[in-house]
Amino acid sequence: MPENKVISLDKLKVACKNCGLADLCLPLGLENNDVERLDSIIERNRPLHRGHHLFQMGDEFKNLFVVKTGTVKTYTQCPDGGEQVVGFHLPGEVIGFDGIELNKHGCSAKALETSAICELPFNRLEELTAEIPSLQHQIFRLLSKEITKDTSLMILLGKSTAEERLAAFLLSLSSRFHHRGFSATEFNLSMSRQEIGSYLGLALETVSRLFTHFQDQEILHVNRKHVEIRDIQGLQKLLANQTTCLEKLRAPS
Amino acid sequence: MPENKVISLDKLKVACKNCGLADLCLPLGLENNDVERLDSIIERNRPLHRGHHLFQMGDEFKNLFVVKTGTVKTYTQCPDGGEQVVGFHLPGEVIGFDGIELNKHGCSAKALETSAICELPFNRLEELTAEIPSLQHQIFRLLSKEITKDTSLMILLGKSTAEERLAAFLLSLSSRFHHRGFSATEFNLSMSRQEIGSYLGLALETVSRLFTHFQDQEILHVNRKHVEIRDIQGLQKLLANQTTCLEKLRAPS
DNA sequence: AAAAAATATTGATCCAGATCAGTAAAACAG
DNA sequence: CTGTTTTACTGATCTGGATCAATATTTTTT
Repeated sequence: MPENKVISLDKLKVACKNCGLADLCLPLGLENNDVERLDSIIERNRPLHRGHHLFQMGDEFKNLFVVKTGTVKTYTQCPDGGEQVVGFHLPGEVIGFDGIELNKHGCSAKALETSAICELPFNRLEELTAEIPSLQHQIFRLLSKEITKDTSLMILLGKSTAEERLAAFLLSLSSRFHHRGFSATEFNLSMSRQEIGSYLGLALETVSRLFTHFQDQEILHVNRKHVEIRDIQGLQKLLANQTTCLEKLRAPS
Repeated sequence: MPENKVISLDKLKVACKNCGLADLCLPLGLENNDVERLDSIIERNRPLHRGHHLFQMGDEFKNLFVVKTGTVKTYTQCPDGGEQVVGFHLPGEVIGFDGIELNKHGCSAKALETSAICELPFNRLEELTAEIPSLQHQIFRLLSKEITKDTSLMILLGKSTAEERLAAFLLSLSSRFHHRGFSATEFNLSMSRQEIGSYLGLALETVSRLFTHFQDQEILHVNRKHVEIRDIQGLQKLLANQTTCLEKLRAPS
């Protein structure tokens, strides 16, 4: 049982609003009391600086992590030294689900820029989910979402062209930023061309060329890390043929 | 609450042994009483014949399904008519996790051969998991496993050659058959070259050629659907360079 | 058993994107 | 501010696997 940290509900709202857990608990109407209990097990850490690890592959799995601000990449190390990026995590996104099965983290997580992270002890979360059915359902949903997300990416990697992959990537970033209250059309990439390429299964040169190409077509304006989407429908049209259909089932959340 | 179907424990063992749920509940030591409760919500259906659907994309999500015998493929339909295979499901494997998030199935599931299926009403499962902590943990683990599996496939599709993909596919089938008490070195493919290609992001011609190629190298003996692995270490060596490291974290379960 | 349809094999050609290579522009260190 | 390192861009070339095409084999239908 969590000790009874006393926290006023007003403070709680400040603590969880615009935090990843808002997506997790608030939309499906937890009781105030339940929100407080959830909040009481969450730890908020000092900022994680660029290049520092949240965890490394093989570390014991103890916590889920939620990005509050900044960006975190997850990646695996290959025997030949190269690294393979498996995900980019923006504010509000949860990291670590892949550690539950074997009680070990299956990838490493590193900050791409100074980031603030919430820590969610999984064993205490499990105690809570057993007592709060709607929280249990939310966690199941989050895990399920992770699966559909991975499946979409699998399909993208399996049968799409380089152009389609980068378009899908940019649209994904756009909608995720937008969902968090940032601009959908103008943002900074916190990852390198190399990292984007690794994530999308492309050479970094191809990524670079595509940015130029999109710029020539007046779809984007790109300058290094800074991206402005000029013609979002143009980007969407690039995905029209082959898209995974999964997106179409998504309610406009 | 499930009605109290009376089932003797002996019968239960027959019912769940060698069933997918054995992987789900038995290994982590559910109480006999809990096994009985889990078993009481499971429905066993008439066989599903080749080509028939378990569910279609967009259908309301009500159940998880477990393959008892046979093979089921999951796939999405693309606007252009083509289908994209997202998974092959052997006996003991659970289907449908991707439906939890939006309460709709995100793909279609079709039998590749006559198959027997168990049906697991998800809302009743959620009631049970709230009451049986070790069952809750198992379900979390299963979902997490699905995520790591998808991640491995993502990496395979993103950065591996055709040869590596087919080798990984065959080794995956081999170990899954073996885990279920079948031969690890000799089995029948229930899916077509086309379907293998779709799953691995390759053209069917490439798959066909690779089978021939592996046969020339004395790694396999292939005749249409029938495969005999002659040199399993040779296959494994093909994956040595680039492998996802994820496998290495896996305890020999 | 013959005809039709689906599936698998094999060969020839082509191209998207990898790889190699060199330059330019930032970011960083002293 | 200057030299060094890292990251990004662009051009030239090469290649793995797609695509196109023809045939062979198996399965299904009648």
